[in-house]
Amino acid sequence: MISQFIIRRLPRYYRYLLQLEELSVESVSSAQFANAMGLTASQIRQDLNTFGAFGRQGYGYNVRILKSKISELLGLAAEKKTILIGVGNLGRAVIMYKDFIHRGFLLCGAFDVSAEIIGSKIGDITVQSIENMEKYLKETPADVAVLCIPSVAAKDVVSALWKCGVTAYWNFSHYDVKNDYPEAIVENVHLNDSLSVLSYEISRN
Amino acid sequence: MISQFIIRRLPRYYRYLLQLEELSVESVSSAQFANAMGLTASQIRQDLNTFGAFGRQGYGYNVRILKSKISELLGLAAEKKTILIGVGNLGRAVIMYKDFIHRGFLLCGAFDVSAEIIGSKIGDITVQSIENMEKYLKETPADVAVLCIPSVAAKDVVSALWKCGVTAYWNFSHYDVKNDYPEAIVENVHLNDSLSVLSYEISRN
DNA sequence: TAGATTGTTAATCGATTAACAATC
DNA sequence: TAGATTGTTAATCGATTAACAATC
Repeated sequence: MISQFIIRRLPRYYRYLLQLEELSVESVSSAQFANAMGLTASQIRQDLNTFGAFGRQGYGYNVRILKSKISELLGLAAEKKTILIGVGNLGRAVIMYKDFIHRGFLLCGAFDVSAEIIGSKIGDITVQSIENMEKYLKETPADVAVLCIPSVAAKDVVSALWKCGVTAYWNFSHYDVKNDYPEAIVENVHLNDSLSVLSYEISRN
Repeated sequence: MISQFIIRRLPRYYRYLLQLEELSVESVSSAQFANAMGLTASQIRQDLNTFGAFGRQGYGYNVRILKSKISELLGLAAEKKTILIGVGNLGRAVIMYKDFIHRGFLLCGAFDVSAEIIGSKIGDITVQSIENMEKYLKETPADVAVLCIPSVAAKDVVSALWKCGVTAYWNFSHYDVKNDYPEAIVENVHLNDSLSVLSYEISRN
């Protein structure tokens, strides 16, 4: 079992390698890498060696190869069929979020309860009634659901999604999916908590 | 210097206490608390004791008191004058984000480069031209800037903001503010990285 | 007073850093 | 071959957990 600390550093490594590739840099040493990330060279080497020996002594790491290794580790190339629930301001923002597809998430549908929103088009996506959701998923199964709904609504929505075989969640609500479905794959984005930490740092000055 | 690990747990503690308060729960033991958070009672007690002895033997922690202590620690009551740069889909979502104010962030202005957006009203906020920004900040200083702009634009924008005395940033871009301004207070929200971690967890199955 | 539960010290565990032999 | 830099083992540091005396 690989430590969460390592996993959470990989996306940053990946982004750095994307940058280097754009600058046509061929190789990078753990020292350079560490410097850019604000970490130690030791840590970079330890982190990478958790997954294999991707470097070469006296040369460093080949940018293109390392990038593709990390991409593979993160499973970014795999297509993940995704639906979104809750087309409020945040939901709309996520639908329009371009980098989505660069991480392999293919947005197939969006659902809402509000009659005013149902039927409207956001980018390529036409918003459907949430009442269609179960029927829709029976015909076109999805891997991931993005939850852009209030916590109170989330419990019932996830219950329906879970029954339809949706096991992974990108959760912007405060509903604790793992608590009710310990098997679920959940990545929480708690903007509130992030703001609170910022508030703490500000008040400390 | 208090560990980042502890700080990042406090907002969750705070949310839990809000919930308990709504349910009119008077007190909570570290065991109950730990159970709800998926942590150990030891850790709850250690975390809280970093800041003071808020509990009482044989009773536990008073919900109302502990909540207000944590709120104070996080500086949530302090008013933080905030502006937002970049009124795209994400920027709009953040402007409409209601919990903002519950963490003490008072949104005073929003700025964009696009002529189509300038002058339009999002909620209570009228979008201004980014060319007005420096003049605006001279008249009405701000503490915090929310960066909802592409990384390429961020460097120049932050340079201008920093000159105007804005030292804290809620950063949705991939521009590394700390690298250029080590003194800056920065909280990054990297949605990309969050998605990548989700992708990893999915592909691991 | 007895029971419950904290505050706090000590023990453990795991993450990070240092060191260096291996090797390109 | 000499220099650079990895892969990997050992040492350190800090976070978490366990234990228990203090006390409400």
